[in-house]
Amino acid sequence: MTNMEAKHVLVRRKLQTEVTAHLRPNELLPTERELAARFGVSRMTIRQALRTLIDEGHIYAVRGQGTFVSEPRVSKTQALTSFSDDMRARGYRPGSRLLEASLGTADASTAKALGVDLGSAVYRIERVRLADDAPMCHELVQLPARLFPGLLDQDLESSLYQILENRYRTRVVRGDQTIRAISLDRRRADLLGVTPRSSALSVQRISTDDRGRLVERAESVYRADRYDFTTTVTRPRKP
Amino acid sequence: MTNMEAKHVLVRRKLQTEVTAHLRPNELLPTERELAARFGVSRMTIRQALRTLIDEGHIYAVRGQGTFVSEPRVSKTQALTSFSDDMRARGYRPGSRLLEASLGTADASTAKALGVDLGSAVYRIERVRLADDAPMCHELVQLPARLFPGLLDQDLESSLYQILENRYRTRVVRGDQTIRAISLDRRRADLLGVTPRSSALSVQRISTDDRGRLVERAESVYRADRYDFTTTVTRPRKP
DNA sequence: AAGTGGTCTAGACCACCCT
DNA sequence: GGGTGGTCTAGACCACTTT
Repeated sequence: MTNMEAKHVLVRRKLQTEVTAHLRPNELLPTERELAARFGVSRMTIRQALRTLIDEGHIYAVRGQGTFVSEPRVSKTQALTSFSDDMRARGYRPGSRLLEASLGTADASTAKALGVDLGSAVYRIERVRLADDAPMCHELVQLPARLFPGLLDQDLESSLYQILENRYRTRVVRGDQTIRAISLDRRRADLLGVTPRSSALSVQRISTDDRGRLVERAESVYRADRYDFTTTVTRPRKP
Repeated sequence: MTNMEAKHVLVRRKLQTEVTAHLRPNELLPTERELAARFGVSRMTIRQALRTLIDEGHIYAVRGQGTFVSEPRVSKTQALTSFSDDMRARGYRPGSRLLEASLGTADASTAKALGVDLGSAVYRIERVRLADDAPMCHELVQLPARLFPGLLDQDLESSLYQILENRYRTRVVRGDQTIRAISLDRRRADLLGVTPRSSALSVQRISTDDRGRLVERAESVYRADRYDFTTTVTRPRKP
């Protein structure tokens, strides 16, 4: 069998459901040694499960005292999601209106962002993204053509990340994002159905796959009245 | 001695400087077993050092192949930093103009955000933050008074996080943030030295310390023309 | 003094990739 | 088949907090 599940993953899931079901914020979890005995695994395996839960903010550990349940979080753990999944999580029905899908060449900033040569072939996909049939976001995505031959023949009204994963075996795992407040120009205001000079949230992203390749450059401009962005920042443990 | 440095921290730092000095993106690192031999530690210790570097995006590992240097990042690893540190990292000289520092009571939304009773005592600190002596951000911070007796007697023109750490032994380790684009009202526009209705980036944060206590609620409104926000989102490895 | 999480060891086997 | 990272074990000592 090709998909054997690791013990620490199993333990993590069991712990998470038990914790959320039976314990309240700031309540004490069993000790690591006790959990190891209960689950019949070594303490290091327990620690690996706890580490993930700590990184995700569900629990916290205090040296010399024990491990505790965190206060409920403002936001879910931040994750790189497609527009469609993001909208569904917010309770909207996602949609898409394709404005352009073409093969072009990389300008200077795109070439630099994607780590390709100036003038090399890049796909250019421009869409207006809808939530409950009303404009939410204007999006321009560019991808190196070399990595995804035949991309324009796919159904671009559906999720791009799904296509990359199923058709090209490319799994996007990280996005480095720059977020700005901007004032909408005439064209984008019209596309989004708001008045010109309205405020909007611009998210510029460069995405990396699980092999470290730069696979996507995207700029998404969201209507300020319909969208906010949540994130969690942490401080290094011992710098 | 009270501050013994862990081996994996030492190894991580050595690795990071070696990697950035001698290796280029997508170049192969030595194997874990080789590194263990070179540094005279066990493989698990090497893995702990590599894990941190992977989480921070400096390197990536591919099963069956090896560990590689990542493409240079758009942004530094996201960290919860004070305004002062943030500005210095961006090449500005930070400053602060105190508008108000008072003891008030928690309104409904503040009480809910900080997990305290409605009407309980909270400090309220309002400042205009400067970068190279020009306004960068308008900030309102509220903290539960119970946790920080005598806070208003401290020097509030300096870093709040420094005060919390040195005076109150409270280490802020996490911030849950909501980021919006807004249009500036008259008062804030005046304070920031821009025209009314300008776009701005609003960052609302709820901060948690290393004991899981909610210690701070802050709203920071940044001038759109001087500030952007960088963040990294990741996708779970095997969902 | 006792108990906790944090670190570390020296092995072992596995799933996966390459040749 | 040989090498890689991923997982796991059964111990051990440490730094720290509480009793």
